Amino acid sequence: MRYDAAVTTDIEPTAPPRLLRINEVAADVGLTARSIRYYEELGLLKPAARSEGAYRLYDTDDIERLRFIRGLRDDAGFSLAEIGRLLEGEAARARNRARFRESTDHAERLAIVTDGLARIDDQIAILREKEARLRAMIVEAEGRRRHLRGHLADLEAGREPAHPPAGQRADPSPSTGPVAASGRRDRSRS
Amino acid sequence: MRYDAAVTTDIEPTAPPRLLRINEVAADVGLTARSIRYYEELGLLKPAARSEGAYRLYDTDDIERLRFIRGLRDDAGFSLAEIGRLLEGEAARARNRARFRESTDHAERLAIVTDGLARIDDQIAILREKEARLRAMIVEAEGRRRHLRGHLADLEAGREPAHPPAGQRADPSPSTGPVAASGRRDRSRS
DNA sequence: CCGAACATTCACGTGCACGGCAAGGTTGCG
DNA sequence: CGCAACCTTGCCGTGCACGTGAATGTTCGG
Repeated sequence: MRYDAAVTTDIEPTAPPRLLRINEVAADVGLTARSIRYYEELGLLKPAARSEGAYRLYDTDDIERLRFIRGLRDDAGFSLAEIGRLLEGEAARARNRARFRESTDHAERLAIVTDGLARIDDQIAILREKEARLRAMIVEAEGRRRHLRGHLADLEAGREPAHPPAGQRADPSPSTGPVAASGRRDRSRS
Repeated sequence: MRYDAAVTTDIEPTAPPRLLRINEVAADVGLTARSIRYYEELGLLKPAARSEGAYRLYDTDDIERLRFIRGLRDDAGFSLAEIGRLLEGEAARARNRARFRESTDHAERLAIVTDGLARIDDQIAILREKEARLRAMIVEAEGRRRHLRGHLADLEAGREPAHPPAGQRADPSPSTGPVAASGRRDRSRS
């Protein structure tokens, strides 16, 4: 039941600016209409247009931005407030594009682009920072894995568990360590 | 007097197992006591001990785990539910450590360690997955930056802006400032 | 032109992740 | 022993990020 399929039979060199309604975008980017409206309420984006009857209409650029927002939320784990701050640059960039097109002053154009560049650099820096933190956690986890792997090797070689797993102390062994648990003290398992 | 020191050893080369109370750990790892209790309520951790008067007492291992939790929350952006799932492995690992110590069956020990290894591998995989997503976002942003940088070079060389910035036409649609409803109340923390 | 499907704006409800307070018990130092 | 400082378990409140109607308006194929 796609009624909107038949558009112009014309072959236009420029793609027609297909505007989508909220639920279409929602399905497209994997959000709910409610969320999208909420994001708008927070000032994270504004639909490219409104229909005559005030329906929100989104263009591909909006969809792009929504995907970005979703990524920041799901992949990067930012709060919407943080995303808002990150997107300030985005919004400014959009405005700058308009100003850019309207401007003919070379110096101003240059300034606008330079500014945009700086904003993007900021975004990238923030993302990189987050990535570094994540990376650190991964490295730590890998360390634990390595430790355990060594332990496993010891076991396979029939050696003693010289090191207790992880950082736990719980080692009331004498100082001049004779091996504690070599004997067979039955406790619960056999 | 604490009853925990049943040590009976004359000189201890290993540091005594200092157990900390909730606010000490809180300050230490950068959480609130409330949060820590909440995490316990969710089953994310259990204090190593309780004092005679039911005070929660944490050992270095607990602190380690709390740091991990905080990292997963802040750095990786996981929900506490997700963290809970990730830490299922952790909890099981802790139980396994006890079982391990009590076990003398070589095969069982080996199985326990192998299991723990698999669990950690899962954790690492999940973290790596998240990192990859983040990385993808960064790459995308870098692409945009590169694009803009090329643009800038064009401008500096006095060339024409052959390519319009980024993906799509942003319909100017100036004038009209219907203002809509942009609630800008930004309550942020952290 | 009509009706089903979709949209709009309130407005209240919900789950998560705590914050904060009350009423009382515990620790530990002097 | 006294007492301040710290802790305990409730329990209600709060901000965020939406979910879920309700009442109403808009699109569009038939």
